[in-house]
Amino acid sequence: MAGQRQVQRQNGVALWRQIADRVRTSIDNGEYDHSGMIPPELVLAEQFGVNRHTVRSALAALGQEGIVRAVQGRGTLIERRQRLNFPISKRTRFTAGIGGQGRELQGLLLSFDTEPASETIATHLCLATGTPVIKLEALRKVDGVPVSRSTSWFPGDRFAGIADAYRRSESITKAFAELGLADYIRTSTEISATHAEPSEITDLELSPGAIVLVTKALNTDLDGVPVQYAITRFPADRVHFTIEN
Amino acid sequence: MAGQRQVQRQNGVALWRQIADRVRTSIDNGEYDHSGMIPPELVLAEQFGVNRHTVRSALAALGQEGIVRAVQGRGTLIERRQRLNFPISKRTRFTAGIGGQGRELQGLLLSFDTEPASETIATHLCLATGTPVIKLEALRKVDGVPVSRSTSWFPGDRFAGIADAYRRSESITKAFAELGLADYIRTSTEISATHAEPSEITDLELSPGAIVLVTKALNTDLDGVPVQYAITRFPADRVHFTIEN
DNA sequence: CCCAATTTGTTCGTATGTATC
DNA sequence: TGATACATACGAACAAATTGG
Repeated sequence: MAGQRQVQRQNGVALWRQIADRVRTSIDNGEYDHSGMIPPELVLAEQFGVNRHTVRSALAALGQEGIVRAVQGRGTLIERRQRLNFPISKRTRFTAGIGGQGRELQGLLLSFDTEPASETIATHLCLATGTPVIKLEALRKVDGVPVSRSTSWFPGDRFAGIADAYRRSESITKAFAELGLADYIRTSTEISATHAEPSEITDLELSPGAIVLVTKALNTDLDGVPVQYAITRFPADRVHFTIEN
Repeated sequence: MAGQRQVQRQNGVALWRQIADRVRTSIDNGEYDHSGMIPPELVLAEQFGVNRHTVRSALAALGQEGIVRAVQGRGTLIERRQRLNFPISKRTRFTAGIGGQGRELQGLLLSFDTEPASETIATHLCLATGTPVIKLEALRKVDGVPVSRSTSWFPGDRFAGIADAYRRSESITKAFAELGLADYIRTSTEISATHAEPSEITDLELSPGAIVLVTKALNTDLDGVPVQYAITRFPADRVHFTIEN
């Protein structure tokens, strides 16, 4: 049975990292739930067909992420196992969607600026290229853990004070309401996945090589007029999406 | 400006692999479309803040994947760029969704079996644990390139001949129709992302460390009775999803 | 309280891979 | 093309902590 879960060598990804990724996935999938701890280092080494040192490197990385904690003589305990559910629908709201899961939310304004719309942004917001748009960068945390980093664009004339409103309310929905937009609709969402870039690793407090889920979303008012285009990055080991039809 | 896109060292992922991943993403995003080729090695080396040898290793890997082709004296040409769009809605259909993009589709039956429903599967299909279900493994290709690998479960009594019907028609929709189910609805979809496991690397023809998008989906008939639960894995550098509300 | 088994922690050494110059 | 520095991976051995008889 040994070697069944073997990892691959010399592919530019260190063995300890491949093992860390696999163990993290197993923890997320609840495969070790019965005991609350992961198998002994020697057992994992046997399963993956590597030396115990290599497994230890992997577990050290997971320990650094706060996912496991090793206790001498006992074993390696699972510290944190959380994958937030983020529902996507016509009424997609970050605060309401995550907040319902009994967590403490934060929405931090990282930066904002007014700039002329690029061709891409103008197309999405149905504006002429070069029209002033407000670009807003925000970081969201749940229970103190970063769960998303977004870059949003708003029509500049209509939502002039949105950055300030967002800073105070920490919610896009509330900021919109302050500016007279009582309701809006998620018109389309595109989902992809990629490796985290250095800036995301910093902002989202990820370990290098981590995976981010990327959404590109368009929100419109009830008349179908675009009010926000947003690109948001979620750490894939902390978040998943659900779509209910 | 140099160093803006810098990569990170000593994190279990070799620099050449990080660069290969980033360049592959850039190609997929069409960032080099104007010229049809990627920047010279020395320019990339400058951008990423690494030695030219390291860039060469990255491009060699991309060449091995058939994504770029280096021509002495000219530069490195983009050979293949494809990221399929997979729409998710109440009427999600693989064949119709991808087929509309003018591609050649294949649906290969890898294996099938009848087994007693596990607790998880029984819950999703609204059956009693242990009820016979049909488990069906399939691989889908577009223009000969693997784009998904799925494991599906069907209520055993109602869809006894589905494996055979799928083998002939290469389509779940057609197989359902053969068995008297004219229409069905995608009730819920869960989306997450993770690293590809060795078996997926083989089946989907991926390189190790690749990212897979994972969907867990429930299809029901028009009365809301579950007809299929499926876990499907898509290579993240070949596919993305869109949700229209 | 002691003992044995289990499990993590640490320290040698050696070989190979990665990256720069 | 070497030369150099560091990261990765393996192997063997031993130390320290925990558990259960």
